Amino acid sequence: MLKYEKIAEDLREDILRGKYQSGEQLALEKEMCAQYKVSRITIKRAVDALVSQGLVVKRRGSGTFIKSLKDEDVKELGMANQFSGFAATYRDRKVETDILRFDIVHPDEAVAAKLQITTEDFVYDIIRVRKLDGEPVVIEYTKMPIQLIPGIKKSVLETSIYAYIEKKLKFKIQSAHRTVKADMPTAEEKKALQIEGILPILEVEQVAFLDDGLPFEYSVSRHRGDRNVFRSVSIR
Amino acid sequence: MLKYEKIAEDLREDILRGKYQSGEQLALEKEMCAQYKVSRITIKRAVDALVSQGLVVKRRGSGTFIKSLKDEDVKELGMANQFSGFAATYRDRKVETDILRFDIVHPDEAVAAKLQITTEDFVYDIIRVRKLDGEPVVIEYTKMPIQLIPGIKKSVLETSIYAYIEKKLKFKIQSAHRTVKADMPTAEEKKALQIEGILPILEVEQVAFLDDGLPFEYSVSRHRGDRNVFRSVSIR
DNA sequence: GAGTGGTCTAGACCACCCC
DNA sequence: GGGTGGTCTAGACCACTCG
Repeated sequence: MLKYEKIAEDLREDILRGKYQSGEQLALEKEMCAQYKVSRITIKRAVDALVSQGLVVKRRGSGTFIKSLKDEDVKELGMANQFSGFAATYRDRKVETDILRFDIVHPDEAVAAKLQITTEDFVYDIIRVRKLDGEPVVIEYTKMPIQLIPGIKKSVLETSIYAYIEKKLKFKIQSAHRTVKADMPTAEEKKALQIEGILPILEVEQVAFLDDGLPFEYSVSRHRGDRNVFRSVSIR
Repeated sequence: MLKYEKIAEDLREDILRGKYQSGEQLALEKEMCAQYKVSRITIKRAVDALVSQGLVVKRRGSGTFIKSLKDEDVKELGMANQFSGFAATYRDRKVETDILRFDIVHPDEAVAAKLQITTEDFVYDIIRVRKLDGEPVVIEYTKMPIQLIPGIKKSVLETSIYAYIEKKLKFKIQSAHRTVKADMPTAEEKKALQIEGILPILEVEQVAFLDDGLPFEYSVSRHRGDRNVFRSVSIR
């Protein structure tokens, strides 16, 4: 592990363990330099990581201070703005997957454009329902170019496509661009998500990229509005 | 303007102007050092800014490459993960504000906890409907501690609270922690937002912080589901 | 092996805060 | 005036990619 990563993790654990009060001042950068025996820039990188996680604020001329947060917000913060698949996000709960569709088709113009391929290429066309502890929470529509991500099988869909891409194909996932909106479920979705009466959908449309800059997935995840939220922290 | 900011802006404009193709390689860091006459770390900071905006990817051993994005995604990206008030976000359109409530009250336990004050303190209790080009798009419920943000008047609510805080009070806004979810409008909200029939709400709950780490605003913005989306880019 | 970006150093100067 | 974090430098070594 890199020095600045290690230091950032140490500090983060101290904060989450409640070592500091709301608004309390952290050790000075100079002090941390001595404590960890590293240069000031390395300390700065570590503390900047905490700033972008929303845990602390820096004040030039004064020092670095713990942000005044409710505990529940603090605990969720590690996940905000993060990138991970469904299975990884809920790895402490019972996750089941129903595969409603698994075909190979040509993409339409819009999807082809987002995946930077042509309508002549082939993509997987996947529809899955994800359940937590037996309750359906989200229906995911996924399209991936087969030329980029070969060898997807039913067993992969039942667990995690991301784990397959990173562990089997040895690719690295770099980022995801997301658009979130509210919508109403279709009749089919109401059935698949076991929705009775009127309940809205939280839709997350996503284009995901490998670390070579190529888009490898276009997906639309439509979540039951009563069982999901989307978190983010923005700085500055 | 700082050197790395200036360089990042230059590069960003080049990309948005279409100087590069999807996947094309940028100048090497060493070349940029010579071109801008700065050190390599300064170049690195500038290029890292583009990475966090989702515009490029870096590959150790190879170079830096333009990400393969659809144009509309690229153009929206500057706004994603950014922090600004309603008026600033839509400054090229006609913005109107209806003030439905403007009182001073004691906060309940939940709000007091989020604002790090007690239920004995006072907060502004504000409800506003925002309109774009005459059409209502969002109803905002705002609570702010009067001890931290004094002197709010009706005229401030009609334009921008954030502009008042930054320009009149000379405070700096540091960050916002947000939770997004889908919901259905209440009967009052349907009336205020001129919703007929069944239309969901995109709710953004937010705690905003000043640069001294103190929370100064708790707000819930409930947007018409057909007129708003929420964007984000997550890296790694 | 040549070349890329990643990390880290030791030190300088600056803008800002508080006493 | 003394001390804080912010920016920037010049240079070193490392991990990785590619021919």
